[in-house]
Amino acid sequence: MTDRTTPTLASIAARVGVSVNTVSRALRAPNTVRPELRQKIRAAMDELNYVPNRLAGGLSGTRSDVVGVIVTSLHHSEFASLVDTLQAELLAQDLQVMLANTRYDPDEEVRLVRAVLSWRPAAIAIVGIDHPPKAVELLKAAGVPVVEMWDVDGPVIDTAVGIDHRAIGRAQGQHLVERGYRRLAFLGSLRDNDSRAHKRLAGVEEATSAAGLGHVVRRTEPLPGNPDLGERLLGELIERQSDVDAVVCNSDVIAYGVLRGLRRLGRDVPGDVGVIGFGDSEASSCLTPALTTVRPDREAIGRLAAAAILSRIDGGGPEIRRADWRLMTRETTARQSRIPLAMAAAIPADPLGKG
Amino acid sequence: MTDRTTPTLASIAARVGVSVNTVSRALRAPNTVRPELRQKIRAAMDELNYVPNRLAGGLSGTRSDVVGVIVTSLHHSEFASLVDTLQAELLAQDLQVMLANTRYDPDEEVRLVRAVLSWRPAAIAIVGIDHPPKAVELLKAAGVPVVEMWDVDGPVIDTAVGIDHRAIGRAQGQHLVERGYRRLAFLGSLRDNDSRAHKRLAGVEEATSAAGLGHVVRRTEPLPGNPDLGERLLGELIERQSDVDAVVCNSDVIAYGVLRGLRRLGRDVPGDVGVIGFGDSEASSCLTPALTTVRPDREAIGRLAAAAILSRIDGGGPEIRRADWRLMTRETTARQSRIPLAMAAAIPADPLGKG
DNA sequence: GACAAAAAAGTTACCGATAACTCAACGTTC
DNA sequence: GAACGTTGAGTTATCGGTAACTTTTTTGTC
Repeated sequence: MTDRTTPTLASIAARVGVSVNTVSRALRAPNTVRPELRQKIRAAMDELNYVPNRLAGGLSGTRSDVVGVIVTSLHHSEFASLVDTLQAELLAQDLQVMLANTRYDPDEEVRLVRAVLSWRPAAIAIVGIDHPPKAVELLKAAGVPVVEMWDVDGPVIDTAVGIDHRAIGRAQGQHLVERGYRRLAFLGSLRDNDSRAHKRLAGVEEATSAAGLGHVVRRTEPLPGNPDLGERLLGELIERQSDVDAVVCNSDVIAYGVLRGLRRLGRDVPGDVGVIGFGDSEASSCLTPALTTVRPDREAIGRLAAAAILSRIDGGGPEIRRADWRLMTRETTARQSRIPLAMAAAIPADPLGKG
Repeated sequence: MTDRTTPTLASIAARVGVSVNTVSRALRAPNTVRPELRQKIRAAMDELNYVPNRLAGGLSGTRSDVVGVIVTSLHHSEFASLVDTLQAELLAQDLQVMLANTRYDPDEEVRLVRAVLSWRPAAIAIVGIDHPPKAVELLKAAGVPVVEMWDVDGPVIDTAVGIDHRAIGRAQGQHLVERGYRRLAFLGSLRDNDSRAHKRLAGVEEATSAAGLGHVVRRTEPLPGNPDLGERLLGELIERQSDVDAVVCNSDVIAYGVLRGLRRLGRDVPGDVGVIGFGDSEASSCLTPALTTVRPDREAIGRLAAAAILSRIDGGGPEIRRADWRLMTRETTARQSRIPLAMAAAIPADPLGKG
């Protein structure tokens, strides 16, 4: 636009009349440069709108100040706020976030792992612990600290920070059983490679079978979750299994659509049907009836992940940390129990997710 | 982890027994290398888990394949889905997204513009058209295509894609006036440097003054928007101005809290008070009563922004494009009009946002 | 004022890729 | 079979910094 040449350290050096290295030092090790000279260098940089070239810096220097963050989704999801927290924490340590979004596509994941590694990041944070084999191989071979987020149960590459999804599923199932619901269904967006959701589902089944109830009916699709999908899946479910009396939704947005659908069908919530979500999105407490759901401590996950990254960069060892979560009991499951509590008591409870 | 040295082109070359350059060519210009040799090179790369070093590549080569994306927020916001769309579109063209989040902090914005420029990106996409002077200076001096998103009305650096926020405000105000609401309030999270929100507010005032109504009462805070803030601001508003009969919320999540608050206060919506939001978040159609709001065509903004970036990288000229938006008339403003429509007709309407 | 120690600035060798240039081998064509 | 174009591969310079090493200047002490 303005000059055809972007200013470099050399331009600054020439302008001030010192060597390139002195200019570099004025940035890297300011106290090795005479204050008045440093002042002149700063002024020249400001005047020329100098922006250091990290490509060169990174290639030459040993350290990197980028952290690659790989998420499975950003749209309508937990991960936006996770990335937000993570970025704020890392930025405070002068680490830059490079974000990539796989959109739940395993091939894309391999491609993005490669792309992110090609920037020689100081560390990588990635959602989930189930990755395509090639992605794991690349991550291991790169010798970069890897922090897996959101899930911790299973084989981990290096370090993991997350919540116990199976325990959450158990809590969801147990809660419904305690409230007297008997015929449970699981509804929502579900991808094969979303092992977190599969674990929650397994937890729900664990709870129902512990209570001696039948199978959990499923109605899922590998599409992005939103209310319309929720309402459609509910319609399809009711059509073939009209005696369902409780719906476990894989996310709150799905639950919103389910509630809308039930209202249209004239079913009373929580009287006829109970509904429980996952995520505690902001609207959930504002619905009528307010949605019972599970709130993972998102901020804690972000903070713990950032702390783990910093610790690993700093030479700390691998670790596994669990964040808390909470069952937010609200109105959509507020039915009086009709079964003796003794039965429900058989189900293992784990309200704090300490697994 | 495994080897202490990350493989480089030289490692591959040594292993296959060719020169470094041949290996480079096998990647950059495959058809200048004998197929069988190419095969061997590929095999070696795969075996050693070679990942090219973009720091080196970018420094040496002339082109860059990163696009910097700077947003003001990710948490509870439009921008998560904008980034999502943008990334999907750019990835299809082999462009990598580097994300930065200013959290509405102008100093942070300058710092992040600098940080992003230091990666020598092929282009920069940034939310808004109001930036700190230093940020504008840096962007202009860098000679990089800059695409400003979300807002288009005002001085633009280079290229902009967005919606007409003032027209949206007018439509919100006009709609409330038409439905017979007379004492309007504006509520929500509002930062000084969120010029989009200020434009919408100005639009609302334009509509009310055209209808001969009094000033729009404001109750705002520079905090992240969420339902709790909405409910609190509503409480404070009612306390000192109990005759307000319509609330324009700066975002849907604020509106959720306002609706919850009105319910607790025993005010009927839309009978006693009308509520309108902005954003059309997913829950909005699932609330009871369902929230009237404005839906910007987010996907279009993402697509247009990506197209603009590609066009600019490709040598196309700067341009300004507007995306559509729609007033989603639902139940929270479903009051019968009590004023002659003639009055309301005086207000300029612009339902398609073509400005 | 001489000398050693400390501080400040300059020199030089890379980091890992790419592009321009050069060179060798191999078919063609007349 | 000599001249020539093609194709495939090697050489070399370079991108913009940084770090290690060296040299010069300043400072402090006796």
